[in-house]
Amino acid sequence: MRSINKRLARIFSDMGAFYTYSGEADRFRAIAYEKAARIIGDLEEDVSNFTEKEMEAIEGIGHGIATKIEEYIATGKISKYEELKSKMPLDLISLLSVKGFGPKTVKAIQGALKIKTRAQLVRALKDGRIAKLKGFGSKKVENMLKGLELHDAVEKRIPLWDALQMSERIVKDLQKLPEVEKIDIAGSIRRRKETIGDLDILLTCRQKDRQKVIDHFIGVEGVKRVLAKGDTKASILIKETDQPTAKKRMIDRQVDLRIVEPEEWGAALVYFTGSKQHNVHIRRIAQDQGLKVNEYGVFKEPQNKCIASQNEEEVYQSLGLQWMPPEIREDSGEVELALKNKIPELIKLKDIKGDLQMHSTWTDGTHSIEDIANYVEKNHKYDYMAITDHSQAVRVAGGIGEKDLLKQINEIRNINRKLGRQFVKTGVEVDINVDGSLDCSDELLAQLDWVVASIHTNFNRNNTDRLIKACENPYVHVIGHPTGRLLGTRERYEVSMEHLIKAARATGTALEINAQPQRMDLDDRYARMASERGVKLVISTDSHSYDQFDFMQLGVAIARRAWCKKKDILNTRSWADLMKFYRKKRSSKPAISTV
DNA sequence: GCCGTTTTCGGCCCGACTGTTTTCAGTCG
Repeated sequence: MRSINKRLARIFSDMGAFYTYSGEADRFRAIAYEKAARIIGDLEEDVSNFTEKEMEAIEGIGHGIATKIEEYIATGKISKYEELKSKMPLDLISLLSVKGFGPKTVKAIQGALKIKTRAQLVRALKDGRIAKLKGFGSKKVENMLKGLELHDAVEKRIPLWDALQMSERIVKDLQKLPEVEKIDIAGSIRRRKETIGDLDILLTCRQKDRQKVIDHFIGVEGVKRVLAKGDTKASILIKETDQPTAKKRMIDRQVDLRIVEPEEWGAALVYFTGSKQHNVHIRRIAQDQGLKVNEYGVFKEPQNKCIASQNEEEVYQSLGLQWMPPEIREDSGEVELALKNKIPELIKLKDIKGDLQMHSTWTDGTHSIEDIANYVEKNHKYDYMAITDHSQAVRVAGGIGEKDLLKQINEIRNINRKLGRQFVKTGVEVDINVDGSLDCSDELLAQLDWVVASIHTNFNRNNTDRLIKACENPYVHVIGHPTGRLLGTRERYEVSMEHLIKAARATGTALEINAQPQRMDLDDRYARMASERGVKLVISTDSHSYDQFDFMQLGVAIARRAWCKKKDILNTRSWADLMKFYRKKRSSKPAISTV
């Protein structure tokens, strides 16, 4: 289990906050702890499998932190952390994540008024004591109170799909202005992170038109508050009502707009796409070469001559780097490969040849199989699609029994006859029972073109054995949404990804990247882990209605963030090649593995 | 705290906006 990594990441992140709070002298110590927290949190393997030496070999982990990890593994505690914690006003430190509350501010208040808790602080803000302090004033106090008020609403991250819809709406609105030249969505949306905090929009216009564009921006539909407004930059808080994934939950979002000159576009796009760690890394590389990178370009010291800025390729090239797709700009190895010109060619949406999980009116889908087939044929250039309605155990979704499935096979044959090609594949999303057996007989599964096996019940147990047993069934092509998580709603169930990946590889079973916005399951990290270990993946939309077929772009985005190439994804292959892959599985009768 | 093809000490990315200042500190991304 990776939970020890999570616990350690949490501790180091807290230690980072402690040191941030404690002041300028510890600033870089704080950064080091925050960096370590991120590294350990992202680590695929359990830290307890590492020796101290191996840990120190990881960039960003040195002797000090490795020793603390060892101490935690041995004793379940880190004495330095306990010591710091006992001395810190914890309640106040939690305020550092609130807008307007930095370490200096909190410390100044705490020092001057001997305040220990958040509640005392709020009182002091309201009764005017803080406004009287040196360096404070009524505006600052007002902003701090606003920060507190908005903190809960804005803190939650929203699913990528919702963020895409929101930002596209704003971009379209801004595009109505003839003054706007280039415009693009940057930030974590451009990197296609699975959840999004703020929305970042970048545009170019002529200098004289900036004010007009900014004025238009702060007046777009749904603006609740203007957080900042300058010559080249503005931030608004927007209230979004139409968030399908969030089920109409109203969530305020901060939207940042930045305006640059047309010739600065490439540098600005790099800068505002990030990630922060990626930017820091490329700036270090620039420094080593006597160069400086900012949002305006790459500059050669000492004359400060701009040597690149127009487009991203040029900016990266001027630093000796190959261009990198936004999805992998997370400082997780991409910069090192770009230096060697070895960035892989990632999978693209147009590589996808078919969709292999969807539901019809036979169970919980909205449309008949024939309608879906016609829709998909018309709107997506696929060579095949598989109908995978639920098996009978999934009662909430109206799962169907074997008799109905046989009838469905006949219906699909008739539809294909009408279409004049074998476009629609027969299939099922068969439920994996608690004991790992399947909710359909092998005899029936053998007659189907495509079998997805998924868990929909009894989440509250370790499901590793259950999923491995499903992999061992010779008729199972792919494990559907392998971790079962629902973003913001349901935690993933317990499963050892390492063991599942091993079993998937040994049995020739694929794992699914389920592209439903609230699933995105496998996520990018596990997808990368699986494909690096030779497991093939399938990207499916799990569509229940027409519009959901567009989710394929989300699945492809995860695969790209997972560094997947076309060859790693099975449904980039022709149907014949896909079947070749599985003939091996059915003929080899894989040995039963043990956990 | 981490790190090192000049360094085991002395660096550690860079600029916009706000509010409180009379020239800049704090916060943010």
